[in-house]
Amino acid sequence: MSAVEPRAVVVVEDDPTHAAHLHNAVAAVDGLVVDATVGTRGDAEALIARRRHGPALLVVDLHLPDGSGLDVLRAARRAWPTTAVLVTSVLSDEANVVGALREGARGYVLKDASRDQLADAVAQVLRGHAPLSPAVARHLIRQLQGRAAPDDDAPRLTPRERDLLEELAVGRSYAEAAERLGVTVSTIETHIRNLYKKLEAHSKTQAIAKARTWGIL
Amino acid sequence: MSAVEPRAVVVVEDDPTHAAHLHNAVAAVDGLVVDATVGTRGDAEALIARRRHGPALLVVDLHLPDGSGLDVLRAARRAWPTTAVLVTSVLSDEANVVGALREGARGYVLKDASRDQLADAVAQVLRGHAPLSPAVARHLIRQLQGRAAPDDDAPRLTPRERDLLEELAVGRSYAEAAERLGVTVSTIETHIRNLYKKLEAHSKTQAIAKARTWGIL
DNA sequence: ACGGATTCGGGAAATTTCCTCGACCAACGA
DNA sequence: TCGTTGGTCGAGGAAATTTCCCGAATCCGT
Repeated sequence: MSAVEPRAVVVVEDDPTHAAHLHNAVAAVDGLVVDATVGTRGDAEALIARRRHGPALLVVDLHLPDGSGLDVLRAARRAWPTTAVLVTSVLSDEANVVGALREGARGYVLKDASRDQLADAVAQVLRGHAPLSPAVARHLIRQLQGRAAPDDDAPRLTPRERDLLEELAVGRSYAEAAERLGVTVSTIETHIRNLYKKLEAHSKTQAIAKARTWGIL
Repeated sequence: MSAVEPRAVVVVEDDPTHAAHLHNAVAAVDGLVVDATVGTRGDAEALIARRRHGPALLVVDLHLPDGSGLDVLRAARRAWPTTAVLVTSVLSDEANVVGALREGARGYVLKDASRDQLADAVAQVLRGHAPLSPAVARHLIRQLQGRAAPDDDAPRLTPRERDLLEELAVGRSYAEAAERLGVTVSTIETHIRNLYKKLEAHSKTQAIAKARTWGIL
């Protein structure tokens, strides 16, 4: 049984103890091999700039001697879009958690995790899941519950304007929207201009983007 | 050492096998005792209406013979504001996950969890944390990022194309995007045309709309 | 009678879309 | 090493669409 192509893992961790801990966890997962370990933000960014092809998995610590792992995460996400990223950190404050997940981290586990828990997290991430430590998930849920409100001071649109906005949001042209709404293109243009005034926009895409931030759509 | 006052747990689960599984998990946590188990939404709501004081923890299955556990969750949150709720389910679709957490569930674990994992989840919830199964957390993160599900068969975009798509998605014109990306409008047009081919789109808004359905963006 | 919503048009300018072409560089295979 | 491919960058010209002026009609509710 020749082994299947082993999948590469890059580790960014300055503390040797935790780095070893991570190595153990990765080794416990079948078909994975750590092919690089760096301990600083600078080294990590150099590595990312140098490597054309990203590893299957990047494990990154948020607290690095010369900066934040968030920067490493950001750079990695740009250079290696298909690489999964697992964040490990002692930190579990809301800013870091939400920041990391917004930047595209797929998992976030705290450093008090056991070797087995870490190995499980690694495996889950590669399976497309999202392992989060319970203390981390708390912030995420809070975030979710806090954001339900369509803004009160949002511009009030007429029903017809809303119809049109929905047509445009799914990518239709004036002509297509006109046909679907049963009016002429001239009418569409009039509505559009009123819409732009209300949304302070100057193009279809801008109107759609602003409508999203206002909670309309 | 006289035992501290044991804390009560109520279980809502129709499947006897899983109910027993949950009982085992609860029993494995110190100081907990299951003091009621019901198997239907109706019985659960009756129990909630009858009991003045809620238990420390409510464990509820989402799939019940006579309705959704979401309704039980909602009723429990109203009647027992201080009771922690842990959801267990075979379901991990976005609507149920986001719905449950929005309604105030503090944890959400899938039914394929082992006894130890369940026991850990129970303990975490009572400790104020939020245990989420990795497949569940994935939806939550997506929600945070405001994105749809990333499809596997989505067109593969280059990093630069991604950059451009993001610029356009927030409503910027070619000229604005060109300036922000440090290239000329001609270059933007080239990228756009490649983007359109990949996304099978013929306009900015259509490209953005399609990118959203494909989970890019 | 008035304002607001909806409908329609002309004309002109700005932007976007499409086409073809060429260049450089990094990665990859023979 | 050489040739190929793919990503990024750039241009000119033509066509289509969108954006912005203007004005004007109908309907509806207050």
